[in-house]
Amino acid sequence: MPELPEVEVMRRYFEAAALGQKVERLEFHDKLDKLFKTPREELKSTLEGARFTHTRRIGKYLFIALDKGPWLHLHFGMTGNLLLFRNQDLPKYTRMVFVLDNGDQLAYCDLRKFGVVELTESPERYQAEKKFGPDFLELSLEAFVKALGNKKIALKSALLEQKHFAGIGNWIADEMLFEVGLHPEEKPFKLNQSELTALFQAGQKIIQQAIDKDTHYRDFPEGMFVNYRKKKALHPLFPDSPIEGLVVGGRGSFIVPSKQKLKP
DNA sequence: TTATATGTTCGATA
DNA sequence: TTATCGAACATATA
Repeated sequence: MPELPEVEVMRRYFEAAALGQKVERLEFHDKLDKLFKTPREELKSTLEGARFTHTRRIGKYLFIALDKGPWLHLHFGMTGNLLLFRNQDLPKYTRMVFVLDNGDQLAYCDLRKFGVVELTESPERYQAEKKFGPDFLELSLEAFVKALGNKKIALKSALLEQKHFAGIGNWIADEMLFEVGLHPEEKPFKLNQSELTALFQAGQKIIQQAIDKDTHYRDFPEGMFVNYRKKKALHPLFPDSPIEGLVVGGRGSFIVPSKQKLKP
């Protein structure tokens, strides 16, 4: 579930569930070490006894401050999420559990294990190391235009890079392109100022709407492309142009062909 | 059985 | 050096 809005909703979930709580114990439930970029022993010795004080999100990266020492960084890959539980069986695909001092348990679950759990000195330091840009919600139009400016790669691939601005993922990129009527393989350098502006504003709007609805797709405004794109259902506004699937930059992509055409 | 999945990183190539 | 492309990662489901 994790693009910018999903991670923002997860951040709020984390705050409601665990802020101010102390970690009594950290449990691991995965044989692979892949997820844990910081060794388990170090995670354990740092987190056990520490209290969660505040959180910060940049794009799809979630950072959690402790009352002492480094920050905890969580990334959710393709299939990660957080789930609070108490006196129940371990949620499916649980890889790690924070046992909190109020008796609750917070599970980090991730089916495909593309996620990340690690300690880092600070969000700023991490951002500099990994070289990703500012959060898309904090981006100016000018910076957006400059970032896409002269790129020759597919427009959709450019939107998915985290380097210049962070948080756009596959469904949001498709949604933005649908909304402004651009083809995912369009070349960024061919866009004019008004197209770039429209794209930027569409992104801001889509993300805000998704957050407002807690990323429950069914509650999204009527006509949102995400609710049609994969079913290859007809979009109600385009009954004569069936949704078409293609692969762009290695990612499954969906368009309404009559609305999203390549420029000549 | 084969294709696909809401992400990132790494190696090869230009 | 920088930009771009494709494969790889691990697992489930249609």
